[in-house]
Amino acid sequence: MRTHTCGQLRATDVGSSTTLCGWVQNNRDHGGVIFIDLRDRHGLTQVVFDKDICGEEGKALADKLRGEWVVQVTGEVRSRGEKNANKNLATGAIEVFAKTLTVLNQAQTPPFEIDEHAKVGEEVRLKSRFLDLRRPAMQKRLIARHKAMQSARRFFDANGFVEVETPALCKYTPGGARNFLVPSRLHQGQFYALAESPQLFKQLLMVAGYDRYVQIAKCFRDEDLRNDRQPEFTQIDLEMSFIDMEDIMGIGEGMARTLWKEVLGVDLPAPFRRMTWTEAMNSYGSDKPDLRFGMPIIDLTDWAPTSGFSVFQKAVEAKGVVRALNAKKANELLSRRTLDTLTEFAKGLGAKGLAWIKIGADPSKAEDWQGPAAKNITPEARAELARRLDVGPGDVLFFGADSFKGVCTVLGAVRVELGRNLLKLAKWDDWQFLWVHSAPLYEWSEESHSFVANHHPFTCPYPEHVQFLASDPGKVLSKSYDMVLNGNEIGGGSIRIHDAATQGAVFRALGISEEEAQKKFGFLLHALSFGAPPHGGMAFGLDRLIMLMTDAESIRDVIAYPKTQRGRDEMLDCPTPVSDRQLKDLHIVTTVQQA
RNA sequence: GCUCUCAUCGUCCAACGGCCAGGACACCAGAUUGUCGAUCUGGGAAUGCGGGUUCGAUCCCCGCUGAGGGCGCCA
Repeated sequence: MRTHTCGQLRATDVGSSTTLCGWVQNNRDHGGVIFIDLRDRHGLTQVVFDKDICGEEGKALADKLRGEWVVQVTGEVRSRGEKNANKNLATGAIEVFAKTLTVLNQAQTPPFEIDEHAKVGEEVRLKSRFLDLRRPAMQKRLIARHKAMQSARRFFDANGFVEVETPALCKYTPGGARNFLVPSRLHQGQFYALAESPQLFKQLLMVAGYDRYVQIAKCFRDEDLRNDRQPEFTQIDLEMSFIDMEDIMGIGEGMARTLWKEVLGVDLPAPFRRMTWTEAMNSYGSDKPDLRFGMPIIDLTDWAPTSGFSVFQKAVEAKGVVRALNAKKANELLSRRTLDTLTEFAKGLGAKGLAWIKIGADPSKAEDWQGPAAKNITPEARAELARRLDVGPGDVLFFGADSFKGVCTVLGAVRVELGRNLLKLAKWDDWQFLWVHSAPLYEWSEESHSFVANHHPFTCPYPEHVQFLASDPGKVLSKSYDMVLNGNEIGGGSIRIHDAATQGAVFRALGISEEEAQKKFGFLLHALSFGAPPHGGMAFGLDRLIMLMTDAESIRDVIAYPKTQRGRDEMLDCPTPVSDRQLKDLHIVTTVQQA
């Protein structure tokens, strides 16, 4: 139907005949001559209708064209000349003088403009996603996603990985993310679960001897949604045998470097920076620190009792911590009003308040220390504080006094809010990659008053920490690693346990009995007893990777058909109720009265 | 489960509790031979739903629905 795309013709094609197909982007009627911008995903080409060439009939038909009509145009490629060339268009050196015009399909006026410049709300875009996907910005992101997937597959193939598909329909496993359940028609009252990840299948592939496995896998989690979380998302999932942490981190880095090179044309430095989980939490209040700016968090717990400020003193007496960060030279940028907003922000995260001090021109003068915490601090404590926080003229200090976890949450979030939004210290394409490794194997759960697995119960502890499993589980660190980019966890994994003795000790520390372990994970334990090789792996969040690579505002902008925050598909308008007949076939009764 | 923000023409925004709810783009009609986010003239087009306060509500209050951000959750 066409000889060229709308992004293809150049000055060298002048004089030749061409047939183009596409959507009418724009219609400029000058009376004697009509210009049409014809669009497809490859670009725009200007088509000219002149009655001397297309005839009175052709011109009359061109006059009827409206936005988004689908047309086929045959004509002659002519040079626009120096004066009329459009330098903003790849095809701007030429234009097509139409001889014949065929309307392939008419179109209703779209609910929003298919235009790069138009600002359109997301709800409207999602309702007519097929129109939204016509826009160049969305096409650019989906094509980047395609390139990244191809690039990743080539990388893993070249490194000896085998891509194996694993089931989406699998077994409900307790713990971890909530599963979507799928009722079985053939087995009354029984359910499959949609896979929240291929974790167990890939470990079994290692037992089966597949060495190096990779899969671009759909995963399903019935949890609440976020800016970077969808109920259905894609992982680049991998697992390797006869390796240790270094090997996996090497492959992970290699993949990231390949993607950035092949999709963005960017050379990433090697090797990536590394820090332990403990360092990350202590210095940045987060297990996924954004390193595009500094502002480290400084511990002041030993200073607090001498500070003279009772809020700090009481926090320490309650076995909490006192920490602070210094926003250098931020005084002018942070108005009193902004600081009030930031205080509300901190309260929203569970803080009782947010103590801050604005430093004036001369940090040695008491009157140049202003803010809710300033006047309570003794002169001696102030001098010590100035030394520890490297206080200079125009700085603004922020304090957190609470439990370790509470202070990390609040100061970690305040630091990011300052760096990204208030002080604008972060550029989207300043790629600060980082490995955060060796997280604690267990985390104390206030809810259940017991230790729970931080990652999953097959994560391997450091051999030298195994001795603490029974006596002091909180001290045990794991062979785990997360790849972090600009404050986002883009991938993570661990070395797995492959011997029964360690696995038993880990289960005991979690309070899982032999019997319970058999019931929940029997099939994996069974498989591990048949000669499981030492193995480990990781998984990347493909959607998040693409979101960061394309500077998208949310994960929804890199998914062709995403769900809203409440898990609805605005275009299909689902989920929906089903008929009584369907429910009957599935042996299901709902407790909800349908309208 | 909790919390915050938002909801006005097709779209994006505006409107001290009071005047015909205003503008831009889009759309429709007309004009126009070199535009390209064309231009000019004219036109049609809206306060999410349900209560309340008030002489009077787009505006204030309550509830609902929907969208978005966050906490919890996401081993």
